[in-house]
Amino acid sequence: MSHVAVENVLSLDQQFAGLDLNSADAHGAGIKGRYIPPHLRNKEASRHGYPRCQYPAVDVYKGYGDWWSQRNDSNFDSGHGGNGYINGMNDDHDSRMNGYDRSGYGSRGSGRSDRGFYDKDNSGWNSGRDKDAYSSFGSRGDRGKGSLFNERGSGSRRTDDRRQDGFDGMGNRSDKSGFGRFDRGNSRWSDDRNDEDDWSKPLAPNDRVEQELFSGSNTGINFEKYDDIPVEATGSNCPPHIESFHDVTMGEIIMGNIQLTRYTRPTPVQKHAIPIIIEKRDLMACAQTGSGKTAAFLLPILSQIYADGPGDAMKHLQENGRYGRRKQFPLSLVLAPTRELAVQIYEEARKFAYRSRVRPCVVYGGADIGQQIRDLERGCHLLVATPGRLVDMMERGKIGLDFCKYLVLDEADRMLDMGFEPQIRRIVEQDTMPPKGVRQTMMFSATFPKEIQILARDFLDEYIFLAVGRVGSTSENITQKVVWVEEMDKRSFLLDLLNATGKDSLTLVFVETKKGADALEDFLYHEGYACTSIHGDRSQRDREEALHQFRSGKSPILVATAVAARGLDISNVKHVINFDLPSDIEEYVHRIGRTGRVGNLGLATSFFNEKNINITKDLLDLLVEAKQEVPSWLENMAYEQHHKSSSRGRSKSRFSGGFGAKDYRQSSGAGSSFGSSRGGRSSGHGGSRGFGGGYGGFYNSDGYGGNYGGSSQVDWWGN
DNA sequence: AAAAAAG
Repeated sequence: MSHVAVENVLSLDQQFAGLDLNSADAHGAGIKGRYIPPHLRNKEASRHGYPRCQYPAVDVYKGYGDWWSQRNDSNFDSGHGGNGYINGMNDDHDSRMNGYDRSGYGSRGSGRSDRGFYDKDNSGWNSGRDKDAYSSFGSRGDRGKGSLFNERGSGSRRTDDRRQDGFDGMGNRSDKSGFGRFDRGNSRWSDDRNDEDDWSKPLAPNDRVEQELFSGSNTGINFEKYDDIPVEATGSNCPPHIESFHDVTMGEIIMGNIQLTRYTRPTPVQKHAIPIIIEKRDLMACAQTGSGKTAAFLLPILSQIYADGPGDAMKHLQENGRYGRRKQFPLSLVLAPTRELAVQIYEEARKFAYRSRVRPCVVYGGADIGQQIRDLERGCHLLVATPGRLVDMMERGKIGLDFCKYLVLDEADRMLDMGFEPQIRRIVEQDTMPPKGVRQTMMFSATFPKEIQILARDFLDEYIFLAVGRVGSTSENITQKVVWVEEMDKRSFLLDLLNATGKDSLTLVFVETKKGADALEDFLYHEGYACTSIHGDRSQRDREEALHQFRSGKSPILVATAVAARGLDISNVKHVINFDLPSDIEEYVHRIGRTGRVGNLGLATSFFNEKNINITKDLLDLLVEAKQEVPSWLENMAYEQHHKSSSRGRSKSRFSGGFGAKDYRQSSGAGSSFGSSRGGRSSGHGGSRGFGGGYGGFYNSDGYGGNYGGSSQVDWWGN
C-alpha cells in the first residue's frame, strides 16, 4: 500500500498523458497489412536477445482501436481510450516524464521517486537531528493523554472535542517548524517518567531503519478522482468522517510516520474508516482496490495501541518472567489469505510502528518456522498471519490470543469463503481470543458478496457497514478491455500485447491453473521474454523471488494464478491481462485491481471466449458501471443468456445452469441472432463475431483466425 | 474441476 497525495487535480486524460500509454505511434502501429501471428513471423528475432518491440509492425492495437472506436459516441475516440491507449501501447519512450510535466507534475522532475515535490525535509522527525523537537512533541502528546486518552472507552467522544485539547496545531504542521514548535519546556511527562507503560512517546530515530522503511518509491496519486464516489456508512452512531489526518488524534508516532511515508491526505476509505476504528467500533468496510485499505486499519489500530500501552499483555509477560517470552500475546491480529499479502501488510505495519514500542511480526507457511518462532520470541504486539501457520503456532503454544483486542480480516470475503471459514472460526471462536464485543473486529475487502456479509456478522458486534463506491465495483482509473480470443489464439495475441507494451511497464498475466502458469511462463521464456511466474505449487522461496523480480522490473512480465489476485500492491503495473478469465466476478475485480492503484491509471485486457460464458452478465454489469466500453457481442451474449435461462441471480452455481459453450455456439454461432447492434460493420464480420468488428476483420483476413470455432485440445481446466 | 492455506 503506498500512496501520496498530489495537489493537482488531473483529469483522466491528463493522467493518461502521464503514463506510458501516451507516446505517439512509434514502431508499433505504423504499418497496416495482413496480420501475421507472432509465431509465424521472423522467429530469428526472438531467438536473439529481447524481442519485445522487435517484431515487424503489428497492428493489433490499431485493430483494437478500430473496434473500440467504432462506437457511435465520439468521446471515446477523442478521449483516453482511443489514442492514449492505442498509441501508448506501442512504445513508451519517455512519455511518462513528459506526461508528468504536461500534467502538472513538472516540479517532480524525474518522475516517481523525486521528492522535490514534497517537503524535502520532513521536520525533525525525519532526520532525528532535532531530538528536542521530539521530547517537546512528546510532552504535547502527554498533555493530550491527560485530557484525552484517559477518556478512552468512555463512549461518545466526538472528534471535534478532541481537537480542542492542544492537538490542533498539528493541522498546519506540514513544515519543518511544526515539530519543534511545541513547548519544549514542558517535559515533565516525557523525560521524567520514562515509563515503559507509556507507549505514546517515540523512541529514538534510527537512520538505517528509517532508510530501509521509507526509501521505497511512492507513486503519485490523485485522490480527487475519488471524491465524488458515493459513500454509504450504516450502523448506529456512526462517527463523522475526517478530511485530514489531523482531524483525528492519532498521536505523534503515527503522525510522524505519516510524514515519513509522505501520505499527505487520507483516501476516501481512510477518511471514513479511521474515525470509526478510533471510536472503537467494529467495521465491515468495502472499498475499491488500491484505495488505501491497509493504512485505513493500521493507522488507527496502532495509534490506539500507542495510546493505551501494553496493558494486560505486558502484565502477563511480566508475571511469567523470562519464560513469558516463550508465548507471545499479540494485541492485534491481522489475517490475510496469501503469504505474500501477509508479508506486504507486515512491511506496511513496520513503517507505522517505527519509533514505537510495538513490534510487528509475520507468520506464514512455506517458510522456516523456527526462524519465525525466534522472531516472535523477541516480542510480538501486532501479528500478521496466514491462517494455517497461525493455527500451527497456537497449537505449539507460541501464540496466545488472550489479549488480542484488535482483529482484522483483510480480504474478508475470501477469508470467510468455503476454503478459509473453518480455520477462521478455529482461530477466532474456538480458542482464547476475546469474544466479539470485547475485541474490536474489522473487515476489509473490495468485494463482499451478500451471503458472505451475512456470514461475517457472526464475528461483528454493533458494527458499522462502510461502502466506498458500490461494493465490488472497480476503480474508474482502470481501463477495461474485453477481447474475444479463442483458446488457440491466446498465446499469439498475448505476444502482440506484450510487444506493444512499453519496456518500463510491468505486465501481470493471470491464468486459471498452476499448470497453465508453468506452461505459459515456459512459452514466454522460450520466446525470449523476461518473465517469471508465481503460483501455489512453487516453493515459497521461488514465489518471493518471482515477486521480487517482478517488482524490481527485472522480470517485467509475471504469469500468475489467483495467488497474486488479491491485495498485492505493486507499483508500476500498467497492464493486467486475463489470459484466462476467472470464473467469478470478484476474482476479476481483484485481479484487475493490481493496476490503477491509488490514483494511477491502469489497463486491463481480458481474453474472452466460449469458456467464459458463466461470467458474461456480471462482467457486463461491471463494465457498464465502471463506464467502460462494452463490446456489442458481449451485450448480445448477455441478452441471449438472459433469455435462454431464467435468472439465477448471483448464485454460487457458477458452473451450473445447463448453459454449455456448445449450446451457446449453436444458437448464435451463425451470427444471425447476434445481429450487431452497430449494423454497418458486418463485412468480414460473420465468422468473427468474437473479435468484434475491426479486430476480427483483420485478424481473419489472412485466414489465420478462420478456425475460430475450433475447440482446443484440452478440457475446461486444461487437463 | 481450481486456487489458496500447515507439513
